[in-house]
Amino acid sequence: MDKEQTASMEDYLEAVAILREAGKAVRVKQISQALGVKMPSVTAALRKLADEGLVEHERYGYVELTARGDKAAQDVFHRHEVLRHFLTDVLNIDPELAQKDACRMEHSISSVSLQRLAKFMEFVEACPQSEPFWLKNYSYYLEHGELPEECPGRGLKEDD
Amino acid sequence: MDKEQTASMEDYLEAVAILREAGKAVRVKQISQALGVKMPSVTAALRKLADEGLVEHERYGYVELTARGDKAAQDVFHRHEVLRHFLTDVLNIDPELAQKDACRMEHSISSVSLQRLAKFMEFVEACPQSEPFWLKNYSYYLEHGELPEECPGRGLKEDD
DNA sequence: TTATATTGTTAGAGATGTCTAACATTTAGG
DNA sequence: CCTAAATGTTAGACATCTCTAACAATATAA
Repeated sequence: MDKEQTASMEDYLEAVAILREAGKAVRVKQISQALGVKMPSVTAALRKLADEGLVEHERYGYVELTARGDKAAQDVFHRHEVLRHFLTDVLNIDPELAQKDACRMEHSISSVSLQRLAKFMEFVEACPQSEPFWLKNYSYYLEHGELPEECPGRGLKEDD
Repeated sequence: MDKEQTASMEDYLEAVAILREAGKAVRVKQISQALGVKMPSVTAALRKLADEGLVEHERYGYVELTARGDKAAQDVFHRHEVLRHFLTDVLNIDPELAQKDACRMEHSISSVSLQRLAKFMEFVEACPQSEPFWLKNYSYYLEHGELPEECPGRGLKEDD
């Protein structure tokens, strides 16, 4: 039903949703600044998205998402957030880089894989941090290059 | 030193490397079939890559990677493999989908994040499967929607 | 209210990467 | 050898997305 969007169009939708949620009135200039493109690029993108019924944009006026546009934008944003959390909370990536990487990877992960990753993150958050938690073992491994004492059977390789 | 490649050009480099390693003599037709594009697209791509000194391609002849081209191709392939393993071994994604997703995500992950992910996978493989391993807990969580008995402190949320 | 600054749009060019159609080369059979 | 099939290339069109330059509308403020 909903046409697949290109990475660029997804970026525009996401930017509108984020600006919207930040309470600002969404204008071409802001989208332009948020995405680091010039205003004519924004105008062109908005016309395209409007043609597909995803945004509403009256000339020289404000930009709004339609119900369908908002749904698409939220979907992109969800992908972004799951990826970002994985990068920061599990892989210990610097928040700024995680932000950038999530921005690019959000366009290439399939919905199935994303759902699995979301489940994985749920699991990570659900398993309490206070306990001898595998994530701590991973941190140790990252830092020291070998598994900590507590990791059972470390170093052994049995193949039966 | 080495110019950043687009996703398309990375795909061509990777395809040449893979065909090469499969022992086949690399020709335009095969790259075309491997990537699902028509032959003129391959010709154009090869000319571009040849201009940058990444491949050698004599008219109507075989295609070869230069040392630099091979390095670039191996780098892409490494990203592909790390991602694919993460998707299959950790997230339990179907191999075919993992293959496709890795094919697209390999172009958007940064080298830093990839390195971290590789470390993470090393950790996963190093921690033995025979023990009460967190990955098993994750599988249980995936299947049943809640943590298994052995997962300490499951369900509790303490914030101090 | 009228000049000016800000914001937005249109028009047109350029980069990338794909395709089809037509032409060229190489390979394989008769 | 010479023709036919397979393979490869060139030329040119098209889609996407970006930009600059020029023009238009709106908002600000004297």
